[in-house]
Amino acid sequence: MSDGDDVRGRLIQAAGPIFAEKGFAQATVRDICAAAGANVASVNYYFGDKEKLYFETFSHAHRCRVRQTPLPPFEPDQAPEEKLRGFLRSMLQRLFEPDERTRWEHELLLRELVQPTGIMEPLFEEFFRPMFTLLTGIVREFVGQEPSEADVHRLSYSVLGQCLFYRVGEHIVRKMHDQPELSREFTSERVAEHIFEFSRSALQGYGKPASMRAGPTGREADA
Amino acid sequence: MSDGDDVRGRLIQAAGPIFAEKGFAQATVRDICAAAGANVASVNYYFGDKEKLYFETFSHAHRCRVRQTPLPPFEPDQAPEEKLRGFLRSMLQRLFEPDERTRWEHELLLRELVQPTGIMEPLFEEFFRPMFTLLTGIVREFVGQEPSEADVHRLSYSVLGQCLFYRVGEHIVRKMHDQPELSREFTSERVAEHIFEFSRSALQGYGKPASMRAGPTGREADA
DNA sequence: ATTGCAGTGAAACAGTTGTTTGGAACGTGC
DNA sequence: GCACGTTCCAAACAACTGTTTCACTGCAAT
Repeated sequence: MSDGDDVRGRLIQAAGPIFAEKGFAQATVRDICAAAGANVASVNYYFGDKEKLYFETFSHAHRCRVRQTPLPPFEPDQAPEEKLRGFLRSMLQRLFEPDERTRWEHELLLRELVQPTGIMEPLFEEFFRPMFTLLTGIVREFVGQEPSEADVHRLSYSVLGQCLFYRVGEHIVRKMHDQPELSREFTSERVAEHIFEFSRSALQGYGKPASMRAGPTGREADA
Repeated sequence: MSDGDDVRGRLIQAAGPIFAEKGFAQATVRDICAAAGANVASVNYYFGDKEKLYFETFSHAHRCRVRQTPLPPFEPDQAPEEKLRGFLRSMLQRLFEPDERTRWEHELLLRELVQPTGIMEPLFEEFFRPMFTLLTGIVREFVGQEPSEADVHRLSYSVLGQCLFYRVGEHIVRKMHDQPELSREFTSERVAEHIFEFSRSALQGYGKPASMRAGPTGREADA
């Protein structure tokens, strides 16, 4: 609904990328209306005020994402390795979303997660929690022994942090590499594979002291 | 210099936390002047305009940080484990900075790193690069075999991403835990120790296929 | 005492913002 | 034709922004 060429739909479609790029405060209704080819007054006519337009735009993005990318495919009998790999592939694909038309939806959701305006408060459980619960479940499968709740969270944050870095640290990454290398070496697939390898090693080594881990190189930990 | 109770110094001191909290665009010179107990005109009188005040505030923060926390202590003959631990401790201490008077300095630098206004462009090499070079050096020491440049970067991003998560994902962390647990389980020391363990396991397992890890067998390289 | 000048502050200025207004345009049902 | 409600628009509005103006202070040098 509301994707047509009616003004209301056009406003949401125009507002999405602008809110995603500049944030709520920096985006102006004049910019949005100009991009939508609509009059300045139309925002207030159709939505009441700017904040309600933001809310509608946000929940539109949320609904689209839930519908199109429900969650990483999970099979209860899969090995935890494959679950983790699937989770990371899905996550990185979202963060690296190449499709111009839908990228802003991820950006908007992520922006709200990192610097909340408060609009997501009610949707937090629905949007973020399922993804996080899935991750903690995978982590728990990896870590054989009984870890504390705080440990599971820290481990999950470690996995999640690696992923989010490529979005929040985008400017850093872009500055450290020239364009051709960036597009060659930092595709969503390669980064996902890297984070998978990194995290698998870490998770499997969890709880084992340094001297017990690692192979024959025997770089024993002491100084 | 310029920390006294002269108006110029007070303006910088007042502007720091406000810029750090709200960002350049959202912070108003009226707010800053009110906080500094100065007249609205004083910003333009002493700095020319708002942007130059931001620049002065930023480089003040930069200079203070460089002076007070030069870099994690490095000794060339230390074991890579101890270097990594030291690096992470120092990094997390900065991110968790408890001192009200200096916290904004870290926040401002980090904000500029994540969503640059462009002011840091010339200081990027001076501020970020040394820290990153130190990290890549440690990573290289861990990974025995000769890794590609891109691999070293990805590994370093994995370490860095885990740290930055506790700042950019602050709202997430805060939402997932009730207050008392948060302050007990998520101190800078505990988080640093966790990221250290996680990363050490991962780095030592780098390049070894899954089937080969955890056992005292030979080391092969793939891909 | 007078001059010169850096510092101060209340007020005004010009631009941008979200929002409101009053009426024009349009189609629909009588 | 005519009344009616919806949609649209140019203009205006009020609040807020960074910036400027200008008269005034205090004080040191003349």
